[in-house]
Amino acid sequence: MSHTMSEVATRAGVSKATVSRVLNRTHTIAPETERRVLEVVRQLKYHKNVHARRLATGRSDLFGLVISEIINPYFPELIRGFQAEAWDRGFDVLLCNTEYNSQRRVSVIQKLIEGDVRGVAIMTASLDRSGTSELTAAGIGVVFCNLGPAERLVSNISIDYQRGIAQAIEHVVQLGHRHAAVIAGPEDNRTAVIIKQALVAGLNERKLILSAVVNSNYRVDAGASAVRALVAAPELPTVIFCGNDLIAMGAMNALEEAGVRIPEDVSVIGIDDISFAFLARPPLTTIRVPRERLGTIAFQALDKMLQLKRRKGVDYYLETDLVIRRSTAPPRSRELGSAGLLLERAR
Amino acid sequence: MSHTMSEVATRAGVSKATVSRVLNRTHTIAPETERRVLEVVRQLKYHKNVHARRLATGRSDLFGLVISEIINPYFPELIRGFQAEAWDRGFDVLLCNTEYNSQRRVSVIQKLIEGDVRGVAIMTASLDRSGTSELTAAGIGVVFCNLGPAERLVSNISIDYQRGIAQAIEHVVQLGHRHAAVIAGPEDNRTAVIIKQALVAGLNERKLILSAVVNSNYRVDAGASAVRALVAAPELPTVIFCGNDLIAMGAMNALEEAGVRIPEDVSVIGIDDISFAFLARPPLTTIRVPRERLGTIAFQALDKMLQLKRRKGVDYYLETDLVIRRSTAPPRSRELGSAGLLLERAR
DNA sequence: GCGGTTTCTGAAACCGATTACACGCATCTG
DNA sequence: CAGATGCGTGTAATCGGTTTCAGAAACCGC
Repeated sequence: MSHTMSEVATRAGVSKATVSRVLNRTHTIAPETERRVLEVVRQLKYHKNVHARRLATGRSDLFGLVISEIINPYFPELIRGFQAEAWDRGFDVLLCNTEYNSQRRVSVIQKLIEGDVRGVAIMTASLDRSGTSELTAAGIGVVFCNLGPAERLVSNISIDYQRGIAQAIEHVVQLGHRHAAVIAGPEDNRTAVIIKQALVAGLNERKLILSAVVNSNYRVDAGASAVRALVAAPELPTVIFCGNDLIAMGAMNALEEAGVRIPEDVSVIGIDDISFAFLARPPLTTIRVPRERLGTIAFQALDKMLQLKRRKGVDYYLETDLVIRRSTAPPRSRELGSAGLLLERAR
Repeated sequence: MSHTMSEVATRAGVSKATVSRVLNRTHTIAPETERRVLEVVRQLKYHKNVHARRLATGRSDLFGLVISEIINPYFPELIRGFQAEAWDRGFDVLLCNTEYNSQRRVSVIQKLIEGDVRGVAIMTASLDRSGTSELTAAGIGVVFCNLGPAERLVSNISIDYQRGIAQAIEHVVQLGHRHAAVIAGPEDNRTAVIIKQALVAGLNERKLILSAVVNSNYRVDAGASAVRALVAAPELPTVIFCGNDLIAMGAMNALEEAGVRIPEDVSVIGIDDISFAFLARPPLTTIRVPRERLGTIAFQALDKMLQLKRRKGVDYYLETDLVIRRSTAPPRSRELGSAGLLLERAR
C-alpha cells in the first residue's frame, strides 16, 4: 500500500540514504536534490514507516502514562496536560489504566517496557512502587507524583497540600467553626495519608474539636456512607473536610438526605476542584490542585531527565490553593449557641 | 540493555527461527526444545522487541481512538470500553484529542496512518469526515458514531435516540406539561442535529407548545446563557429539554440563579447520563446513552471488520433509555392553572 | 526394509528504515 | 600547484525479529 523509501529514492534518482537525510534534516544536502526528493515524497504521499525507524534508531517516540482509572474525574485534565506537552514535542503517549489493581499495574508496566517507551509517568498515587526498578533498568525514565524523593532515572512531583490546607483551615476558623470532622482517602494511598496528617495537625493546632477522622475510599458512595455514620453520632461537626471532591459530593448528598442543610447546618470542603465541583449544589468550596499542570510538568520532567547525560531525577513542587464557593459558611451554632440544637434541626 | 532473540538462541543452543516459533506457538516444536528455550527466556527476562516484530510482520497491534476532548465527560467511559476491549485482545490504543479543531483532526489522522494502526474509531460526532479516504486507502479500518451508513472498510454505530426521546416525551406528557423548550447542541454536530429534529418532531406530535428551540454548544456555560435568554422572555416553558447533560447542568444553575425552582417551577431533562448527572441538585432526569458499550462495540466493529476477507463495514445500533430522577415533576401550572403565575413566582 | 509422510530444526532472505564509512569533486591555503 | 578541507552522495552493514524453503530425523504401513 504505502511506498517505501527506496521507491522514493529511485523515483528521485538518488539513494535511500539521501532520502533519509532529506527527511531527517540530518546532513547537508544540495538544495536541488532536496527539492527533487521532497517533490517525489509529496507526489507519492510517502511517509516513513515508524516501526522501521524505531528499529533502526533503537528508540521510540512513545511515553507511557499510567493512571488508576480514566473514569475518575481527577485524571482527564492530567492526561490532557501530559498529552498536549508530549505532542508538542512530537511524541506519542500510551495511556494505561491500572483499574486500581496491582496485578494489572504490573502487566501494564511490562507492556510499556516491551513497547519500548522512553519514559513513564506513574500518576496512580498508590504506595506501590513495584516495576520501578525494571523500568529504570531498561533505561526508561520514571516520574511519580507524591512518592518519595527523586533518584537516578526517577523524578518526583510533590503536590504541596500544606498551603491549601492552611488556607482552608484559616477559612473555617475565620467563619467561627469549632467542631470538625475529616473523611480521608484510603490508607494505601500516599497522598491520602499526607493530606490526612496535614489536616489533623492543622486542625489541632488551631484547637478545633475533631469529632471524627475516618478513612474512606475515593468514591462518592464512600463519602455518603461515612456521613451516614457521622449523622448517627450524638454530635454533628459544623464542618467536614473531605479527602477529595468525590467524597465531598457523596457527603453532601447524604447530608441532604438526612435533612442537614449545607452550608447553614454543616459546611463541606473538598480537595481537587474537579470540574464538577462548581456545579455541585451548593457549589463546593475546595482545595484546587493544578492537575493539568501536573500533567505537563510530569512530561517535562521526563523529557528533561532523559536529555541529561547524567540522568538524574529531579524533584518538582506544585502548590495548592483554596477555592471558596458556597458550601462553607459560618456555623449555625454561632448564632444559636449550641451544636446540640443544630443536631435537632437536622433530624 | 535488553537481550535479543539471537542471544536466547545461542544460549539455548538453537536457532533464532526456533526461538521465534516457540514464542509465537506458530509451529510444532519438540517439547524438550521448547522447555529449554522458555527456560532461557525466563532466565534472561527476555521479551521481544515490538518494533522489530511489527516491521517484520508488517502489522502493528495498535488501534487509534479519536475523540474531541478528554475533558468532556462524555468520553471517559467510552475510552474505557474501547481500551478494555482492545487490551483483552492484546492490542494497544493510541488516544487522540482533536480539541474540536479540524486542523488538529487532520494531523492526528495523519499521525495514526504513520503509526500504522490497524483501525481507527472516530468518535467526535463532528460532521467532518475528512481523512476517511486516506485511512481506508491505507487499509486501515474506520468506525464512526452516527455518521451515515457503512461502506467498505468503514463501519458505523448509530445511537438510536428515538426511543429515549419518545420515553422522555411520554414522561413529560404524563406529568402534564404543555410548554416546552429545547436547548440543542451545535449545528455542525450530526448527533446534535438528529436529536434536535427528533425532539421537535416528537414534541409537535404530542401537541406541546414549543416556546423556544435554540442551538447552543455542548458546554455548561452555553446552557446557562441559553436559559438566561429563556428567562427574559415573557413566558417560561414548564420543561426544558437539553442537548446534553452539560447543557442541562448549566441550565439548572442559571435557573436557580434566576430564582426558578427545579422541578417545582421548571422541569429539566438532559441527554447522556454522565456520571455527575445523579449528583446534580436535583439529580438530573436524563436519556442515558450507553457510552462504555459504545466504546466496546466500536472496537469489536473494527476487529471484526478487519478479520473479514471482504472487509465490508457493518452498521450497529445502540438503544437509549430515559432515566427518571428528580429534575422532572408535574408542572405548577397544573395546580395553579397558569404559566403566567409561574413566571411571577420565578421573578 | 523401503518409499512416503510427518515432525522438527536451521540457513538465509526480508521487512524499511538509519548511519558509519568511503569517495569524488570543488574550494581553500600557503 | 600540491595538499588539506569540506560538501554532497552512494554503498553496505545494521537494527531484531518473521517466514520460506529445504533438509535431517523419526515414524508409518505394507
